[in-house]
Amino acid sequence: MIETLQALAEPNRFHIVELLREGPRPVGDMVHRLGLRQPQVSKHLRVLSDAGLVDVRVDAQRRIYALRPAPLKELEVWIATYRRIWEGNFQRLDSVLEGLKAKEKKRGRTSR
Amino acid sequence: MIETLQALAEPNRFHIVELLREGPRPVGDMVHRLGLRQPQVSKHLRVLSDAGLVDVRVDAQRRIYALRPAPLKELEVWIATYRRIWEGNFQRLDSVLEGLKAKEKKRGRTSR
DNA sequence: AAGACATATTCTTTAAGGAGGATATAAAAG
DNA sequence: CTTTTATATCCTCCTTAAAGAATATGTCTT
Repeated sequence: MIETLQALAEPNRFHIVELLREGPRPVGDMVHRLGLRQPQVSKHLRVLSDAGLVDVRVDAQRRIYALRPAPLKELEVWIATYRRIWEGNFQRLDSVLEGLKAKEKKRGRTSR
Repeated sequence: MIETLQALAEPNRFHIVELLREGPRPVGDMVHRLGLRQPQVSKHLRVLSDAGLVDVRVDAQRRIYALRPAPLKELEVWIATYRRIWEGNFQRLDSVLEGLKAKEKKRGRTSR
């Protein structure tokens, strides 16, 4: 999960993922589209690959990279667990705060 | 979007967000739970705040931090656009590859 | 076999960001 | 007004990671 986020957090890698959304692509193609140099692209692809975000298929001299859905799926599931936060108004804030500091006696006003 | 990912990609910040899922909390509370020191927590909260992931509310000397749904929502929407990738099998790979290199004449076998 | 092409890897340099520690600010309590 | 509590900010150090350049590997073409 963290690894997925770290991989996506780099702008160039994010861009690569966006490119791959259209379909699998060889490295050279991405080099042209991204305006990066080949070694950089290969390196970023390595990170994405280690994070399980992409898959390689060898086609003669070239390597065809494709997106792997699993990590993105996992990320989506994680975010979905937050949905209750913006759907149910869970703002039972006061009870939480009261519980935190048991030593505080009264002091009725919340603000100052 | 990138900023959201960068903010979440740091393990401690990710942890903070997880904590805040249970509800708003003052800094000191997180300091205890995370086992980090107060300046670090404040610094991470700063990053999260700049990314729009959290919101502050002043209560006397303490600051109550709460999650802000917007960025997570946005992230979820982004990921959702990828769903067609793992739902529809978009693997019209061959057409893509053929289109890429127009100079390649024939060479019928795909693999090697 | 020789040369061209596609990609990966290694090494070095450099910049970003996190940790530690000290300190500043502001409000509350006595 | 002095002290304590809560939090933010500043500065330095150190680690991580990205960029650049050169080179290695492997495959195709002729």
